[in-house]
Amino acid sequence: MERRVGTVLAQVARLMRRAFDERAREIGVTRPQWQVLSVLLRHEGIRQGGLAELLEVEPITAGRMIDRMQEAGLVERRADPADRRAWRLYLTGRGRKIIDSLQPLAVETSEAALKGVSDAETADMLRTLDKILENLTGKSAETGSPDD
Amino acid sequence: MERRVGTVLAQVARLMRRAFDERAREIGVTRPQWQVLSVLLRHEGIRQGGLAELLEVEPITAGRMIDRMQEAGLVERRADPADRRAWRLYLTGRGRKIIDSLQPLAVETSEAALKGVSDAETADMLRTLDKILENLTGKSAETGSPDD
DNA sequence: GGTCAATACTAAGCAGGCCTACTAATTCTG
DNA sequence: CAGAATTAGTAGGCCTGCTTAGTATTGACC
Repeated sequence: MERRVGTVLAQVARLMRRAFDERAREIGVTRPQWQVLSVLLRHEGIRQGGLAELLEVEPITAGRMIDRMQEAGLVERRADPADRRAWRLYLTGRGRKIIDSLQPLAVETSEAALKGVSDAETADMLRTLDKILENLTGKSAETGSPDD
Repeated sequence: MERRVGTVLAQVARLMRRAFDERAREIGVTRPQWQVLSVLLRHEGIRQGGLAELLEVEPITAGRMIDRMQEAGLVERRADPADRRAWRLYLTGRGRKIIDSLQPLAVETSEAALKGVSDAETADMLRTLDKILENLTGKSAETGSPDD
């Protein structure tokens, strides 16, 4: 019975990613890439390690993603003037434009997924998920932040 | 704001998978592989397409997974006597043994993730997730089934 | 100031998702 | 029965995630 949580969570997450990617395919951006763009929008000049931390992924994962997104002209790596090991990340004009066109798709995907689910239920679920997130990361989830 | 759902869901799902895999690493089985073993335990002789459908995954994904699991000696492909295009899937003795050792790890992972979350909250969340699942798949989730 | 640990990132290689395109077999239809 | 459409599975190729190594730089400490 305990298993249900992880299984269902994984399933729902995968299907939502699929639903989003389906809509965003012609734009040529995936869900995780859109996540990166969103973070960059609010944290331009962040380093790869910082990005990885915000996304809760390993640095190498973020690095590879940046490789592809740089190649696609969505983001830009600039040398950190103060630390020659590090890169600072910036959106390109193209990246900035694309992010705007993705927002409605995200809303659309969410709405389709949450059809028939009340705001209260959604809020309850998010509250529970945040608790789980805290358990898994050790950090406290910034539920109140209008930023994330 | 609508974005939060997909984002948080993806994050939690990934972190739970990571937590499980961490524990199961020495056994050499991943979370999705354990999922396959579980399905096979209850549906021995199923065909790859059926497995894919139960897992809500594309046939090619299931096929590749079976490739690796067959190589690892966890499952077995037998020709379908009635349809020469198809494979029937069976657990090996090794697969059957391993599934037993994974159960406690799954429970452990769930308990760690759900620390401080009440049964009622968990149940509410699952109910909401099932609704979302219905929206995403078109099917109705068999909430009552003790099987899945 | 020199060594040594920590930090930022990369390389290689694997698993699990996907899409598109293909083969082989089955089934439907005329 | 012949031919077409459907079905079962595979091949190639991409993205996202990971682990386990590595490199280069920085920083701390003697």
